[in-house]
Amino acid sequence: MAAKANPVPSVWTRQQSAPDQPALSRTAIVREAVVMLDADGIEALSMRKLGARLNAGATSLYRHVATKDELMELAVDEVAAEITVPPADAARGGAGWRAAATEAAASFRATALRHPWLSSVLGQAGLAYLGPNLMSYSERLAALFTAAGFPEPSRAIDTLLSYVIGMSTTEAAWLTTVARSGDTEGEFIARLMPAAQQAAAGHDHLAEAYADAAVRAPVDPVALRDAKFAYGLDVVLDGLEMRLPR
Amino acid sequence: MAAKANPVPSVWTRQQSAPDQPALSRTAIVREAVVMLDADGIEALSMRKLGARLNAGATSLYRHVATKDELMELAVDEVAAEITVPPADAARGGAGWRAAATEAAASFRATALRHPWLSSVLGQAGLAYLGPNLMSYSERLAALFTAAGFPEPSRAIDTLLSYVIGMSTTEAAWLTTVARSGDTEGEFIARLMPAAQQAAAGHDHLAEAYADAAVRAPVDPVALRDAKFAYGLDVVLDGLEMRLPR
DNA sequence: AGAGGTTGCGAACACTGTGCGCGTCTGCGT
DNA sequence: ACGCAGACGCGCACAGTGTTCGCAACCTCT
Repeated sequence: MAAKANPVPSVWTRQQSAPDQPALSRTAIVREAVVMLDADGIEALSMRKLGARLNAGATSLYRHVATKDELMELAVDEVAAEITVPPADAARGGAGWRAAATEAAASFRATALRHPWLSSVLGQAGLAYLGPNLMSYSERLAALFTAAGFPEPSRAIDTLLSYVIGMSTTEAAWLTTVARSGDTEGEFIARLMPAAQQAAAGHDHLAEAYADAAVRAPVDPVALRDAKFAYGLDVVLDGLEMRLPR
Repeated sequence: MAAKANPVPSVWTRQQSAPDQPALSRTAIVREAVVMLDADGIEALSMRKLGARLNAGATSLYRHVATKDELMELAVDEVAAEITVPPADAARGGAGWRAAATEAAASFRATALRHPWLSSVLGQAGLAYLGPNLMSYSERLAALFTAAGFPEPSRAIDTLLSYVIGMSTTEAAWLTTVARSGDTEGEFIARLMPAAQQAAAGHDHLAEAYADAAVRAPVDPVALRDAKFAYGLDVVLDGLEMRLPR
């Protein structure tokens, strides 16, 4: 409103505050950091590059963010908002909790694969983040498993999350390696196979497993990974179901 | 090297052999790198510091190791040798496989907690390492689960390993955070609790969980973590047992 | 209009991983 | 016993990193 006041005689000399960018704000910084992380991986993110991307100097970012580690915390909490958890009501029936848990797990995995750097950060800093989105995520999980009837919901959650984190981390790291190679997943497997089989020489079970993978994996690696995740998830859910009082 | 120790280059001051260090070898470098990683964490390891620790210049290391990433691969394989797996015979009976799997899982966890940087590296690079020790580890796992009678041993292994990796990673990251704070685990929890409870305000289930933790955790955090790991492991093993043909 | 606080930025510091070229040392073939 | 090729260690240098500091420009309120 006060911006309408024109201290300069000519309209043309008056730049409308910031014509290109909506200034430099904490949320804008975090959002752009996530974009860069998604695009080029975790080691490609530097404060200078991030600043440049925002038409700003590197050190300007420190007005809104204390340190790079804090920026990473914020980025983690930012993408944590994407993880969905079905409402607790879905679990109250008795059979519904399994579908709900499956859906929650799938959402976590999808998010972790969409932002492969997430696993790296979690591996280094853990889950002690306390960001609002992560908190509300934990809360919804707790509500779901409490409604399902688990006497110790946090135990069940820890178990499920450990499996999902472990699988997603491994998968994300794999996909990062593949992406960095420039090949498609099938090509990369084909190119890696000789080395793997040679390294497995003398290890009978491994050699057999690799021989299996050599013929099955190039067909549809994505479906294979999906199936692997679903298998382990069912195992965990079966085990949890046994703990559910009937 | 002899010239460096002598302030005056002269025939008379020259020492003809270097009795202090057993030269600079790949294995010595890797071994010392592991020591440094264990002591000060992953971000404290630099080529210069490592070189200094070995009475050598930083760039000398590159005669034995192509790059720092390769050094990390070697370090991972080095500590992978510490993970034990019971012999496959232990599983052949029928009931023995469970105890064997539990033992293998415990050994993995113990190694991951002894070398907390391991999880960080795995989170960034995955398991596509192909080092001899990791290969033989996989082989022994495959032998164990094949002997146990699993029709698809790799599926069972992936499931179990995902859980173990996820839990160990989270735990290692937590312990790293604690260690960096300088407090004991109990003190750290006590110091973190107010912030956690405030962040949990409005989240009923979380608040309750934290209230529980506030009274239970300071007693014996180690035993609590052990129990948590054992609980989830039993869940996974129960689920796997259902897949075992009888 | 002046004061006070907020924001952006350039320069600088202490580091990092790593390529290059040079000197030295070692072991082998004669 | 000699000479030489290759391995080895190292100082220098380069490009880049996160972060601090002091200064200038701006916005808002009195």
